[in-house]
Amino acid sequence: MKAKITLKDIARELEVSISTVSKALKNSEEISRDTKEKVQAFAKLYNYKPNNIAISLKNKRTKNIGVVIPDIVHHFFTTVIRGIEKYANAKGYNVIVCLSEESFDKEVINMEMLANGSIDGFIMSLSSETQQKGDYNHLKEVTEQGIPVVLFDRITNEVECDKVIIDDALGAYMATKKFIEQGKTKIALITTDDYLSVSKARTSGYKKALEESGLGVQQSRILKLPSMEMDEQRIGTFLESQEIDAILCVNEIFAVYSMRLAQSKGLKIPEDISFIGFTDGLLSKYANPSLTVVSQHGEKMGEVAAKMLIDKVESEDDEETYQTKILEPTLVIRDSIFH
Amino acid sequence: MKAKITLKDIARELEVSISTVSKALKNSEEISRDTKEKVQAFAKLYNYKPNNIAISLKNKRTKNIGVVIPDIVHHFFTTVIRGIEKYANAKGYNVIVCLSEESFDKEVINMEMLANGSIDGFIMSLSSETQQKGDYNHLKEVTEQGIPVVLFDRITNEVECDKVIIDDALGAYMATKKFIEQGKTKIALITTDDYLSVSKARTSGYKKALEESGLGVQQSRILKLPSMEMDEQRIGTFLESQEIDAILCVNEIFAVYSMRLAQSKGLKIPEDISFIGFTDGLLSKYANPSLTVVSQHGEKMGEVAAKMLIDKVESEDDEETYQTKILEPTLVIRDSIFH
DNA sequence: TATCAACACGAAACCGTTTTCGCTTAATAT
DNA sequence: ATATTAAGCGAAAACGGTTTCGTGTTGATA
Repeated sequence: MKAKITLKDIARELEVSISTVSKALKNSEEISRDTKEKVQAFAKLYNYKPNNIAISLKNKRTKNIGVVIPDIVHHFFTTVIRGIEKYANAKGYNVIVCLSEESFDKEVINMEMLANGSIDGFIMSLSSETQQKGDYNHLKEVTEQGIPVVLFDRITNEVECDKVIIDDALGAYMATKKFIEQGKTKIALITTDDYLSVSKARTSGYKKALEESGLGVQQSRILKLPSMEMDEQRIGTFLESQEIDAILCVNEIFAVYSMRLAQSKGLKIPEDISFIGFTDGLLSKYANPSLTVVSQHGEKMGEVAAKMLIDKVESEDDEETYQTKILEPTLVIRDSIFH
Repeated sequence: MKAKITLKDIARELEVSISTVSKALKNSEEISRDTKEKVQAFAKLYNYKPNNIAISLKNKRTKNIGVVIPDIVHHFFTTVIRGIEKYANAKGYNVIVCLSEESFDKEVINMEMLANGSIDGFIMSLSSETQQKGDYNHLKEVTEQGIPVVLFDRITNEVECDKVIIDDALGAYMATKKFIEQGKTKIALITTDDYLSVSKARTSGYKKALEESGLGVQQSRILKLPSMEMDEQRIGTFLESQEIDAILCVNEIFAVYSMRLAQSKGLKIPEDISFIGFTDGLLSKYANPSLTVVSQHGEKMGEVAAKMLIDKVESEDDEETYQTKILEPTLVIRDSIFH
C-alpha cells in the first residue's frame, strides 16, 4: 500500500522547501527552470495530487454542491440530478445527494450536516412535509450565512433565493386545452393534496383552461388522492360516478393506473376516454397505450439550477439579487389521446 | 449575513485560549465547571458548529462516501442509492454521487477527483465500457492507496475488494424453472451483449435450468440486443420466427416492450406466451398485464454495501480480507405468468 | 570597488480543528 | 517550611496546502 505523497514528502526528498515545491508545481515564474523540472518530474513520477481537503480549508471553497431532494426513486428527480451532475462535473464540482424522504426533520438534519463547510451551495426541492408545515427557517438560516441556495420544482415564496420551476399551470392549461380541442368536454383532474406547490399550480391551469373555454369547473370532477399509494376503490368509483371523457393526472402513476382501471371497465382509450399525465418517464413511454404527458424537462432544469448556483458561488460580489427561471413545459403526444 | 463563528472567535470574545474552548465544548475534565458553562452557553447562543473541513483535515476522515454508478435514471441503481443513503446517513456519512454514464473515461476521472481526500471509500458499479475493456487499473490504484472499495452488481474478479451481488444465475434459473413448472417448453431469452457480468450470469442460469429439465438450449432462442434502445424490427421477427411460449428478459424494458409487441400480434399473456423480467421497478408493477420479475433487492444491496464499506473504513486493523456477499433474488409473481 | 536589481528560494502565517505537553497556582503532605 | 500533587489553563504542533514577504546570492552597472 503506497500512501498518497504530500508536498512535504517531495520537499524532503528533493531537499528544497515546501513553498518551492508548491510554486514549482504551479509553474511559478519565481522558480528556476531547473528546479521546476526536477520537482514536476518527481511529482509526476510519484503521481502527486494535491489534497482536496487541505485546499478546501485554505480556499474556503469545497467544490461540492449539496442536493437535497425528497425522493430518489422517482424519474423526475433522477433526471434533475443527472442534469445537475452533468453541469457541475463539467465545472469541476461534485454532487452530494441527500434524501429528505419527504420528511421535514430529515431535510433539516441533512442541511445542517452539509452547511458546516461541506458544500458551497444547495440545490433543493422541498419535502412535502416542509411545504405542508410552511416552516422554512432552516433555509433562511443557511441563506443568512451566505450559502447560496437554488430551489427547484417544489419551491416557496417565503425564502429569498434563486428558483427554477416549470410553468406547471401552463402545462396543465396546455393539456386541458388539448383535450378541449379534441372535442372532450367532461374533463377530470386527478391530483394530490393542495399543499404541494406544483399540484396547486397544475390545478389552477386546469381550471383556467376550462373556464376560458366556457366549460366551467365542476368540483366533483376533481379527485384528490392523499399519497402515492393507489386507491383502486376511490379511482374506480370516481370513474364510474362521473361521466368523464378525459382525465388529466398530476403524475405518471395516477395516469397509468387510471388507464388500466378504465380499460378493465371496457373503456377504449382514447376514443371513450383520453389521458394526459405529468412527468415524461419510462412508465409513460412503455404504457399501453403509451401516455401523452406534460414533460417537465428535468435534465434541463437540473442544468439550469446548477448553472445558477455555480454562477452565484463563483461571483465575487455578493449582490443580493435573485431570479426565478420558469421553464416551458412541452406536451409529448402519445397514444392516450388522438393524434 | 452573519458568518459562521469559529473557535477562535469564541476564544477572543471570552478571553480564553482556543484550546480551552475546544476542550470545554467537548466537556473535558480538564476544564472547570465555570469555564465550561460559560463557553457552552456562548457556543449555543451563537450556534457554533465545528467546521467539517477542518475536522476532516485533522482526522484524515471525511465522513463522505463516493458512489460511482453508470446511470441514475434507472430504477435499480436508484434503489441502491437509497439503501446506501439510508445506512450511511444513519452512520453520519454523506454520499457523493458520480455518474460514469457507462463511460470508462468518466469513471476514471470521477474516481480520481474523489480519491484525493474527498471521500473515505467507494461504492461502485462498473460502467459497461469498463467491463468491455477489462481495464481496472483505476480501481487497483485506489485500493493500493488504501481506500476501501465495495463493488456491487456489475463487478469484476480482477480487483480484490469487497463485493455485493445478487445471485443472477440463480434468479434466471428460478425464473426459467417457473416457466417449466407451468408447462412452458419453448422458452426464449432476451439479453444484452455478454460483456456485462450480469447478463452473462443470467444467461448461464437460464441455460442450466433448461438443461437440467432436459429441454436443451437452442441458440436461436437467445436474442442479444446491443443497447437499451428497443429494436422493434428484431424483436418482432424474433417473436415470429420462433415458436415461443415464454420469454425471460434481462431487464424490465425488454420485457414490457416485448409484451406489447406480442399483444399487438394477437398473443394472449400468459396463455399463449408468458413473460418474466429482471428488476422490480415501476414499469413491471404498472405494466398491463403486470410483469412477473426477478427482484434484485436494490435497497438491501445498497445497505449491505454501505455497511461493508463503513465497517472497513472504521476498522482499525487493515487486514486484507475481502468478502463477496451474494444476495438471493426473489420472484415477484404478477400477471404475466400463471398463478 | 561599491551599489543595485534581479533571481531563486525559504520562513512563516493562515485556513479551523484536535491534542499533547508544560506551566502556574494553590492545596496538601511531610 | 519545604516538597509534592492536582487542577486549570495556554502554547504549540499537526493535518496539507497557498501565499506574502523576506533574504542571500549573483551579475551588471556606476
